[in-house]
Amino acid sequence: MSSQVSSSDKRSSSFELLDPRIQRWIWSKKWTELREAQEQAIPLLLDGCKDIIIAASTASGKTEAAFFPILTRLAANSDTCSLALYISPLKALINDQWSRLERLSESMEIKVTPWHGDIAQGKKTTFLKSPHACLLITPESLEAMLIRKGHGLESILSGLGFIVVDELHSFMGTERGKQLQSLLHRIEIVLGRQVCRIGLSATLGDMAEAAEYLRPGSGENVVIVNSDEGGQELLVLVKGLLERSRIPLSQKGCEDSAIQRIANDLFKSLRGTNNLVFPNSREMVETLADSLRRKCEDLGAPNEFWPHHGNLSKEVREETEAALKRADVPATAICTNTLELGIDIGAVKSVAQVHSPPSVAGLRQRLGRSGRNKGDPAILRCFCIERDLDDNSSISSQLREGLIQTAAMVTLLVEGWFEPGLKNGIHASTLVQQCLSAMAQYGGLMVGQLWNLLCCQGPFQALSKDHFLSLIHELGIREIIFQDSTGLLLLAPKGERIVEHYSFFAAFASQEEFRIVTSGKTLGSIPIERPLEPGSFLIFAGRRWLVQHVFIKTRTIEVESARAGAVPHFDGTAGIKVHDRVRERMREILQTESTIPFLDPEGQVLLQQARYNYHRLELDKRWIIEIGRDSHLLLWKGDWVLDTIQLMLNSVGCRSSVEGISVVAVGASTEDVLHAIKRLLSEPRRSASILASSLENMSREKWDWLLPNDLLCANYASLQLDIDRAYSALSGLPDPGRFPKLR
DNA sequence: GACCTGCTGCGGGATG
Repeated sequence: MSSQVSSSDKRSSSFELLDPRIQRWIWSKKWTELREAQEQAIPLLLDGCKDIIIAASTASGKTEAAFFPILTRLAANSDTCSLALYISPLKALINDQWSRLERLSESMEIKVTPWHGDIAQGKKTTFLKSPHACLLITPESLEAMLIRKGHGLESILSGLGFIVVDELHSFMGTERGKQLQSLLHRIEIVLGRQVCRIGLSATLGDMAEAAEYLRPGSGENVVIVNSDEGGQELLVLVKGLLERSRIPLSQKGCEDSAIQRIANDLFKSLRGTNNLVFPNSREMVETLADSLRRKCEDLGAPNEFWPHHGNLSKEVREETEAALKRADVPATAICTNTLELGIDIGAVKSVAQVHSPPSVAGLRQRLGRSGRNKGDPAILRCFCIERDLDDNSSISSQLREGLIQTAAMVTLLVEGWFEPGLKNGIHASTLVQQCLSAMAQYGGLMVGQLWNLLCCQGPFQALSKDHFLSLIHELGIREIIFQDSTGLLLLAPKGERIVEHYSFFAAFASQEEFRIVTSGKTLGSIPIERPLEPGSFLIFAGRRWLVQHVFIKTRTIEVESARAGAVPHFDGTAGIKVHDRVRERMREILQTESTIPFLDPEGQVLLQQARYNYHRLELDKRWIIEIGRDSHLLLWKGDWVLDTIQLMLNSVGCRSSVEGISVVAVGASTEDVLHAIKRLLSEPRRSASILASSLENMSREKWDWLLPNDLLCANYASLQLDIDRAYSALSGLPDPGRFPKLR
């Protein structure tokens, strides 16, 4: 267990411990007291080298809790504490924090230097000349520094006293998060000592897990500063919308009218205030932004609705952010999770969620943007579209999956539960990057040195030595690296070209895209797989356009204003997986008669239907239903378990697929499925790697194409499957033999 | 039906 700081000594003299110039700054702000997280963190960080996680709600002063004591220590300027690194997942966040810290540190003769791809070379050079400062940097720029500065690194970072990781949750379990762990480890190896690590976040599901992420192998020594100060009142309304159209000529047309009802509702309830609307896709952002803007135009009123997503250019996004920050006119952003993290957008009155939230943690993060003024409640409106039922409706539709999932997530949110981070996979793709990067940093390494640096004592401990050696062998065969006569591993010309290109620094893959341009201004980009013909219409950045020219060579599409338009398709990638706990809660909601007070009348009707169908299908007693020629397994488990069970059934010849909340065994009777499960449980346990090897599209991440096949399978299994829970789910199932067929 | 993030060094030309 991690140690917890007692908050009993609230009258501590943390303030007195700070540098007098920081005290004056606090007075000038007219703050009457320090926030709870600050009171607790200040003495810990002034005291010495302890790793700390500061977990506190949004807008509760986490950044200051870290930087008041850090700046105090830097002002004392000792040999091993003259530099602090602040690592952020977003450039926009670095820019925000820079302007905040700049004002604070101005009087202290401590430079605050932002360092990312948009920062001029000159600023970086100035920092390198005298690295007594706070350096605000992205993981990618830090990667570049390790590669480019190589042996000079030790002198640049010799005074490093603190590493602050902001939005810690956003790194955990991801490619980028594994890269960051590796970078921190490599820095400590260069310095020959540990550096105090500080993680900041508002939505950590599991503190012990976050501690273990921050300091792998010694999570139990990380001090947790967990402040629940600022818990705000929450007002929730979940609206159910029944799509009444009985002529489903096109599924899209069906969806449109429910979306129009949502647009009408949003227009009425959000106009005149600042809000965020989260539909779950960029396409839906464009659809709603276009529809809401036109409603404003129809009234002859100024537009209040602005789009924001990852394919829009920086300029267009900044327009939206500026509209939100303006005090004189109201603005609502229709956005994806680009506005989920803490970019400064001022106070927002309410948050709307269209369709189920991606996760409870994501919903919490989104809601954290609302009610930021003291005393204001956070307001959440959710919109769930459900279809009319007929004889062909899926079990997911009959059980109103979207509405029930949203209700389940809201109840978990209220209880303060979030999903824990993703499980700790092998991350072999990121290991490829780190191997090549380390060879570039040191000029060359012996196999044993590389193994020790990254795997044996490093962040890739989930990898076996056999897999590591097979990877090195594979990289050799592909002429990415070679071994010289002394045994030293070196980059081959092909490997050097990879490492020298700037696209190497990011651990995650990205696709090529067409830029969309109008009168010299870049609006954003769309995937290259779907170039548009001249003369076609487009809805983009919330407006309507006619395509004028397509320049293949420069990958540019020129557009001009138009009256018609169609929303482009953006290629989605991996779906978001639902956690076990959410599915369990969904079942509890369906099984009981407890009231769900935050559902509107239409939602209540849909809930009654779902509960009726749950009992009609006898799902309180049975976990398998034969419908037509197929069998449906309802196990109330998360997607990792369902995906694994699907592969397990396939492996014994019982062809199946995951459809919403059920695993469907196609063309199989209950007896067939029972037989398959019996066989799975009686035979030696299958390994997740072997199960994965039946898949053809395992390549997901940036460097997967360089992995030997056995490692690719093991890697996929470690990230996407959960064999232990799948086996325990199957072995705990009661014998369904006594239930008759339903139809 | 399905999100997001990030990126060096150098050379050429304009400007002060």
